[in-house]
Parts: sequence; structure tokens; C-alpha cells
Amino acid sequence: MPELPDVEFARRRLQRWLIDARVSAAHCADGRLTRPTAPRLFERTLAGRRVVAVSRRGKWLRIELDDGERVFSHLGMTGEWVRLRVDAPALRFERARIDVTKGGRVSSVRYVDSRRFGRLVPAKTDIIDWTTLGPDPLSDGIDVLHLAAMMKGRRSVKEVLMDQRVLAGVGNIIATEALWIARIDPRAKANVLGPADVRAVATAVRKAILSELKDRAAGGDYEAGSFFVYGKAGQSCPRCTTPLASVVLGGRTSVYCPGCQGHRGSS
DNA sequence: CGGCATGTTGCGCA
DNA sequence: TTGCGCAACATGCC
Repeated sequence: MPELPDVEFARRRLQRWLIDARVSAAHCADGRLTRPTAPRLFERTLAGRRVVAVSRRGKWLRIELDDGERVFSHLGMTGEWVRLRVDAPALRFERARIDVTKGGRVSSVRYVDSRRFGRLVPAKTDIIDWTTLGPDPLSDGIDVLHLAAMMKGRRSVKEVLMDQRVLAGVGNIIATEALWIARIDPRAKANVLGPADVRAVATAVRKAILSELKDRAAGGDYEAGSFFVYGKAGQSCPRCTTPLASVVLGGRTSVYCPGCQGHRGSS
């Protein structure tokens, strides 16, 4: 489910379900998800508390409680939050549940995650995974000068974009789409980009995020995704009809157009 | 059966 | 210190 737009949607739903709700009980039996803490702590942290906020930074969610403690949620590759009736049986791959009373109504919010790459971490203060995140492109915007400053090393542009310390929430889909929109070769070394290239990348990342958000709002889910090039190696480029190619960068498949994504942009 | 997948981390090596 | 490349995690899907 993840990539910034999906996580933002999850945040909005959790907010609707949990704000001002009182937790009657919480359950989790999976220490892999709650690491480095124990599942017991997840249950104890939530039980009896009232939820005061649900925030997001990059791909991380933060559920804030009335005593100042909090629970962090990362959806990994396959995590998702769903709401059921309290008496509904556990779903397949259900890993945790938070039962709440809100406005006199009870409901059960379940965390489902087949691959268990997600996280569910209770803490008294913000965890390091959260504090080390870079600016969020949606809520903080993209500072072009900051982005330019991050394009220093010899890593490829795509790897820099996917570094969560540079821009929180940019994953393989958004990075792939954004570089195609900006007409920049994903293999280009970050330090060869000129100011115009960096500006183009910043604009393109924003565009890719907004277009995916719009997709989600229309009820689309990422698999149904209307992408320009992601997952379309071999097909023809929607802009110049050249067959799309793919390379692996930083361990991730990167689709690009050899025809119109110049090795470095202009200037 | 084999290969691929939206994410992150840890390890070995240059 | 930086930056790879790669395996691992656990499961679904084609």
C-alpha cells in the first residue's frame, strides 16, 4: 500500500476513525512489528487513552494520545488499516487491533499486513526513524535550494530522490514517474544536475504526488495505477514512442525512456 | 516452478 | 565517510 499518497489516505481514514475516540482495548502479538519494543507495550500504551491526533511524515504515521505518548505506524510493503465491527472475526493476516468508542459508537480498527514489513512502535517521544526524515513534499513543500544541496554526491539522482532523509515519502513509483516527467535519466549522477534540472525534478515530484493523490481520491488503488512508465518496460514511451528500458539502481527497478530522458538535462 | 513486487536494514567490500 | 551491491524479511501474484 505504501508511497506517500497511500499513506496520506490511510492517515485521513485513521483520523476520521480515531480522533477523540477512547481506546477500550488494543491487541498485538507480533514482536516483529513492534520492535524494538514488546507487543505488550503497544497494548499498554493505547489502552484507556484518548487519541488526540494522527499525523504523517513521509511514509510514517503517528497516533498521538492524550497523555503525550504515541504509536508510530509504517505500512511497509503490504500494510493497511481497516475498520470493522468489534465482533468481526480476525481477518487473514490481521496483526493488531485497536478497539475504540467514539461518540458513543464502538468500532474496531485492524492492522493487516501479509508480508509483515510494516512497523507498529509505541513510544513516549518521537522515535529516530521519524526524527531523521527529511521534509515532507506534501506538507512542507520542496525547497529547491535544499534539494540542490542534497544533489552533491556521486549517487544517481534516483537514489538521492528515494533517500528518506532528502525527501520523506518518495518511493520507487514516484521517483520513477517524476524523473520521466522531468526528462532526466535516472542513472545520471546527482552532481551533474544544473539548477534548471533540480527545479524540474522538484516540480515533477510534486506533480507525481498530486496525480497519485487524485487517483486515490477517484477510488483507484495503486495496482490499477495510471502510471506513465512505472511497470511498463518494453512498452512504448507515451511521449516519444521509443521503447521503455529498465535498469536496477539502489536495488530497485527503474523504468525510463532512452529516447527522451537525456543523460543529463539541459543547463 | 521462477521471477517479480509499493520498503527498510544490515553486511561485506571498495 | 561514502557508496555500492546484495541478501534478507514473508507472502501474493502472474
